[in-house]
Amino acid sequence: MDYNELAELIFPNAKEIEYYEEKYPERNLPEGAMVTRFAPSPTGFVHIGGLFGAIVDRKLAEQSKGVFILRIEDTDQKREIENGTLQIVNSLKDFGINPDEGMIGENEEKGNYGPYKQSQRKEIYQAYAKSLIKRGLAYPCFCTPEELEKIREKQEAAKIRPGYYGIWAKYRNFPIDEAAEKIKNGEKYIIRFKSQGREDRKIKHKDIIKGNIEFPENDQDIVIIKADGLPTYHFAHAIDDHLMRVTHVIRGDEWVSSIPLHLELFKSLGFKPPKYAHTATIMKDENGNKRKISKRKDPEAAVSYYHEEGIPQEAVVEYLLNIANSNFEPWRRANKDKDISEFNLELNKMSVSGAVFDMVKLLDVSKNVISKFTAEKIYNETLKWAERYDKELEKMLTQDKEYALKILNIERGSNKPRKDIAKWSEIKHSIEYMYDDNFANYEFQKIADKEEIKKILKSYIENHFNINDDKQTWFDRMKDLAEELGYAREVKEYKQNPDNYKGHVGDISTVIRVTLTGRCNTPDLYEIMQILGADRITKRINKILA
RNA sequence: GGCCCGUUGGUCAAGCGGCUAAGACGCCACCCUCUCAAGGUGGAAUCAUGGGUUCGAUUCCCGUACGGGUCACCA
Repeated sequence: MDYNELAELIFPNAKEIEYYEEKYPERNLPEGAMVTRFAPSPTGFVHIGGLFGAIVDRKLAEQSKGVFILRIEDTDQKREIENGTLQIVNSLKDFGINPDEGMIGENEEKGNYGPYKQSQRKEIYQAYAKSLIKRGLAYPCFCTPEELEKIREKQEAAKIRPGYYGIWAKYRNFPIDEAAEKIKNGEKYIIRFKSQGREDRKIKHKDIIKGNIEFPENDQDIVIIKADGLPTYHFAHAIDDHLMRVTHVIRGDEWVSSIPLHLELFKSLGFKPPKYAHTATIMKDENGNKRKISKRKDPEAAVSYYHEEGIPQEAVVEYLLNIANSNFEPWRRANKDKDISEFNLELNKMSVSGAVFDMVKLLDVSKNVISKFTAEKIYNETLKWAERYDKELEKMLTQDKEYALKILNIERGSNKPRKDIAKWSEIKHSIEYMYDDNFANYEFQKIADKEEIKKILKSYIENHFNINDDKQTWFDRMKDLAEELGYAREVKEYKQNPDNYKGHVGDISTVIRVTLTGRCNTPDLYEIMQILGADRITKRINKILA
């Protein structure tokens, strides 16, 4: 028996690889076009690091007029969750990321290089595995997990490099006839790659982000087809990225150590390897120590967290873009109204080492992002959020949309917009006093004397208030009131001669502010009063007077 | 432990042999101001460490320390 017959015995139905090479031809794209892909496993929510990578993939493809593919790596059926693909598709969509090719639903896909779910590409992997067997570059291995475990123990005891390689690779040079015999007898086996590498030789590789790296060649006979007939990541990566004609593989740097393996795989399969860009991991600061941000411990690791908190997706994207290329921030400052798509992302400007995720900074970015939104947009987004997470807020917003819009529009739309909202979950607190049902809490500050407060309010409502006053008049009359009661018209005057006055106009306005809003600090009081209207104002003042 | 990679203020970072070592977030102070947010001005705060190379090292080389990644029929 020879390699050919062995291959036929193992994969009798596999097609010739030429079939696939023809079926998935080179892409006809403009010079410099990048074909990128985001290839997550459907094992749960999308991780912030995954989103980070997807943003980079999406942008690079877009910028270069290339193709961005969403491929699902579901070769580990044990870890899979229900509707995992849909969840990924939707999460990405939430952040404005849509693939040009690949999965667009749990089972729907688009593009000519599919299927885009690895579990449906089984026959493709087997065809290539078969071709490798024929060429003596792959072989069946009959080791049981227990046996493998024993080998490893021996290696560890002897303090030598663990793994399935060289003399430890029990079935590497197993006679073909005996192997065939075992297979015919129904013995369980997997397919391993027959590495031609040598540990004492070095290979050099240039990573777009990490630069030049040198490591020993791979000499491990890794598993390429598992007992269930599905490929391992490494094998699938080589086949898929070749057949999908991916030009740039952008992935987390936990993969750098498999570069020697991957390069050897591409070589043995006769494929041209893609360019690699290994991105630094997003870290978390824990008591001064950096560690990889984790799904387990850190809620902010899941992109659903931002959704729940009501942090707009634009803010998250901008923050991540800033981590990717730190020149994004100056660009944004110089191009306040431009769309993100106009920013040119560069792989070689990405950081080599991992950045600590900075929530405070994200929130600052978010404040700026939201400050540029229209009241209408804020209304819609907040309502969408409230419908799901805050029924009370939803009620406030929907009982009178026009009223809500006016409130949300306070100090907005000018070239110096208000920047005090970082997430939708903060909206309730910032608008609730505008609603009678939610209006409460009085805490007068500097002027706390009840009689004095009444005096101020009484004179204000009787002599100095007219809802039709324009802003200047409104404020002048506030000053008149201050003067009338022995307070300075101007704060400066008061500061110069504090002994001549009981206080200043700011103290007066604070009494009115607290009376009308229950808060010491609010946005522009004139605008608030205009929106509240004369009725509410009178009612709220009378409530204190009573 | 082996193999890779990294280390500039609290955080994100610019820097690519010669600079008073940018900028942003945060912090502090002051200004503006009816309060707050914003804005303005200023401030504190950084090249892990020891050796080289060099007229000169944050920048180049080596060691040390620390941090990270990886060593699966998981991706």
